[in-house]
Amino acid sequence: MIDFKLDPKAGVPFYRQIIDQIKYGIATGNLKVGEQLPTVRSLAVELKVNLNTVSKAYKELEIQNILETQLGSGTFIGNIEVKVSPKEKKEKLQGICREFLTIASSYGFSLNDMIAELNTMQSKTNQ
Amino acid sequence: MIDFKLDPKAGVPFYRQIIDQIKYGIATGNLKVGEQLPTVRSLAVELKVNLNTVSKAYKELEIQNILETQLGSGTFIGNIEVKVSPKEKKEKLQGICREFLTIASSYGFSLNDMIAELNTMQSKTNQ
DNA sequence: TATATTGTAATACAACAATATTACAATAAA
DNA sequence: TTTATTGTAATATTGTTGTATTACAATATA
Repeated sequence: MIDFKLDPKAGVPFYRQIIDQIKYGIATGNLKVGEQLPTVRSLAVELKVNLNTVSKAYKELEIQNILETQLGSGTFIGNIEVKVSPKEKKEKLQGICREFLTIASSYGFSLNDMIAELNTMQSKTNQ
Repeated sequence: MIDFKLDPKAGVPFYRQIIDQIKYGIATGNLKVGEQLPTVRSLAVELKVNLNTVSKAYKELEIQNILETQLGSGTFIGNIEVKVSPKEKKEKLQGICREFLTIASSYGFSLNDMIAELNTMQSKTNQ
């Protein structure tokens, strides 16, 4: 299972963010074949969006055979290889980090500040 | 000056992409206070979008005091002052870092991935 | 001064995004 | 069997995004 998170500041439509996170979840192995996803209603509540928005994301992924839905039971990860190219991955990470830097910079923080803080966070997780 | 590029596949509105690139340019130092931006019409031609789209981006940045416009001459990078009390600084940086770690995690990226990318970004700014 | 350039405003239009609401059919569970 | 849960469908509504077009006022330039 993955922790869904919507970023309202990203400018990316919500249903697109949901689609991307599921795709990346499968590609990175955090979501496995046959695994059940949250129900459209529960995820809608969790993310505080309309159920149509979640439904739209699931539906589009079903068309791509990435998800399989069983009416009455739920939505599951399909048996298909989802490959996110290294280039795509890199661009996604870049996009997140650029937004990160832009915001941090607007508060007067530098790249060094950010790296230092993340290193601190990391050393604490290793305890 | 920046090399503006629009990615139609990104799902991010064009005017948002323009805004993001200007903000990022300022954050990295590629755009400096007082520097003139392309005219609304020239950038619209370059990016193959309507002049209203560029105008919307510039207008929004002017509202945020990031740009200054002079009718008849052009649009320029404004002199933005950051005000965050030193007291709140540490907490602010932590909050920003936590939020972006959560976002990165939702796409399967780790703390190490982020640190690596930020280090890459830093090495490029030193060139 | 006359002309071109600049940002801006206003209107109309089409497509998309997100919500709200209601309802239905298939499945699971009591 | 009855009830609840599941995904789905349909409709309406609001706001956003992007284009197209015309026009205007301030500034710069010839």
